Amino acid sequence: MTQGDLLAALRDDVVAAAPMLLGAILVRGPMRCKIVEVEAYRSDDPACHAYQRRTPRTEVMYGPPGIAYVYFNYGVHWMLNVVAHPPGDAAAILIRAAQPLEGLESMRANRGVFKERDLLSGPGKLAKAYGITGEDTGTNLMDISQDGLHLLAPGSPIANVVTGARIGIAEGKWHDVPWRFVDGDAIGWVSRR
DNA sequence: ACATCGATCTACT
DNA sequence: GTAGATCGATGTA
Repeated sequence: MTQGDLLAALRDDVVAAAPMLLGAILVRGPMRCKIVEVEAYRSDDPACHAYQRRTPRTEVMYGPPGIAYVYFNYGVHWMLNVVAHPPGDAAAILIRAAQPLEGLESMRANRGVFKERDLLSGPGKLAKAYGITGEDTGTNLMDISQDGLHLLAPGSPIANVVTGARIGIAEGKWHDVPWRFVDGDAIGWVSRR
């Protein structure tokens, strides 16, 4: 899969593109990790921040695909999302967990914890390990020519994709939508089992 | 202006 | 397994 393939998928359909992010490499400075857990959010779904309202916070979600949308939650945590769908149609993919590959010492320094399994096993943890904040909103994650935060498309799709209900969504119709995608061969690195 | 609510994490039992 | 922390964005007035 090329960068172009992944970008095209992001523009086309957020639910189809989300599992294609599994196995992608998130790069920043010396740090590299393999994405193992993601969730899709679409504008017709109440759990989506861009549901029925366009606000300053979510403005970037209405732009082109492949751009970073970072928001602050619970007064404590930053969350990294990849914008999907064409301009005017808001959608995003939350990066929830990843397996550390390189630059573990930088991640440990940023996180203040040592255990490898605890470095990136949750959306807030991942953002903290990578030093991701609201200032990273707007970064073009698919542009590998820029030196900062970016994504490398996986060589080939993940063989064993496990789907399920998204985490932290209230019970109801939209809770049951299977828009959480996990790399079934990397279960040990996800946020919850 | 002010009250409410989280796409969570950590520490502690 | 679960309570508590913590604060920006949003909704209502």
